[in-house]
Amino acid sequence: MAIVVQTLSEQIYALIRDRIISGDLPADTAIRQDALAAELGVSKIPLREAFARLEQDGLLFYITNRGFFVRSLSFDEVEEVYALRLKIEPEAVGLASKKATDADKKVAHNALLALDEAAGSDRSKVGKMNRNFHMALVRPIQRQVTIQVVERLNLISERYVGKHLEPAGRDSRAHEEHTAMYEAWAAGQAKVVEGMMYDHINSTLEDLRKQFELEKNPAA
Amino acid sequence: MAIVVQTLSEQIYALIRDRIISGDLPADTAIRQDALAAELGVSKIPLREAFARLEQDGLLFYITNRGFFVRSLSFDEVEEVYALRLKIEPEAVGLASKKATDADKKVAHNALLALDEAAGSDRSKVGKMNRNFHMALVRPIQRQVTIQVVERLNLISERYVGKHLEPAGRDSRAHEEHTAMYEAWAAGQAKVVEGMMYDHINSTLEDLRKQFELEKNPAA
DNA sequence: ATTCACATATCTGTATACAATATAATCAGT
DNA sequence: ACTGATTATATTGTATACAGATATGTGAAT
Repeated sequence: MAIVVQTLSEQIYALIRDRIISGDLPADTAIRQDALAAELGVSKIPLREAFARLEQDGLLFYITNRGFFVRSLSFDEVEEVYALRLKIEPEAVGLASKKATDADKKVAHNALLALDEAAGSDRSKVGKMNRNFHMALVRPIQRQVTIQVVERLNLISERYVGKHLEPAGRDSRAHEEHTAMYEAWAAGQAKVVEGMMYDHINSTLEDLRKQFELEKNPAA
Repeated sequence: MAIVVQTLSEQIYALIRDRIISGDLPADTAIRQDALAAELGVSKIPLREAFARLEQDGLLFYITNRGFFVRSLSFDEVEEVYALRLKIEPEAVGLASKKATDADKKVAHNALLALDEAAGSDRSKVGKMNRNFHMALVRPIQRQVTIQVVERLNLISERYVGKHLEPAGRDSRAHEEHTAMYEAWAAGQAKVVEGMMYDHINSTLEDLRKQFELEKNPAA
């Protein structure tokens, strides 16, 4: 078990990030610094550092002297973020499949197992486990900027998937797609996994489009 | 003249960012917080917020209990960042050209003039003016995440261009490319400007590749 | 040369104070 | 009752002082 030393600032960052993604914090409302600091039992310094990071991540926005606000969701952002993901992530995963070591493959496999496990038990963790799996496929690319960009896009995506897409038939399809992708990826079949990842992301986008359409024009 | 209220944290962020980009701060050396705070006459609170933002921007990296370090330059990062820009920026500029209002066009035109002006007088500002121009072409797309990603990639690019590419013949070619791009963009010729932007970014990448090659194998 | 102990520098975080700004509440005048 | 001005309150943004933890440097002893 690797011991990772984390500062309070980093822990708070991850915690608030999860709250934003899970929809725990309401959008377009200022996050009260003193209140949150008191709740977490920390001072303002690490809290504001976390806020600054989250603003850079596109999860918060900031108005001078008024504070940090959770960014609201919009269908336009879905289109935007998925367009970016489709441009970047499939190729990144393909390249990563060529560089992945046995250790990398083990990490990805474990992430896949954890995702399946979460899908069967703790649904609240599915989003995070899904992101972990996707990132495990990307990380071996060893391009820091690409990894950071893809992670950011996945984080934003997660807000929409968690809010709008209920499991239903999605789970079994996603499970099959993930498994197939992992197999191709672990085998170093770059072009194959690239195509699969494109379809995978695209099908989630299609689901989101349908869902937004439904919510706009609810069936009688 | 629009009055923009900026916090110290934001000003410091921009200031340190410029120092990193200009190569003023040495890479792989911890930035001494107390020293920098004293020099700027501020406390560490806004300073650390700025650092946190810059880390998220990929300009600094962080080691727990040791502090923030300027990320070192590498040719791999050039390839990575330009690969991402080529995937994203041309299409973004093309889309933006379809949405640009007259006000947007005025902003872009002014940015172009400022860039030419800087090229003739204050060379140290060329990088920033170049980025301003590029961003002016992108902003009308009105996609926040895309804008942020493109800006980040441009910031990183700027470090390399400023360090490795001396003007020489570049200036006049860049000037012509910029002018032609602006014309096509302002005319709403999305596909044309998209192609031009691709070539423009690509030619800078080629210049960087040549330069790196030269620095590795200096001519006798 | 390695190791250990110790001193020092630096980082991380707390608590507190305070000025500037934003928000809410109050009140006066129509 | 409404509007606008005034005051009060809450919140943000920053500074300062301080403490604990970690990292770095130095010198002695082996």
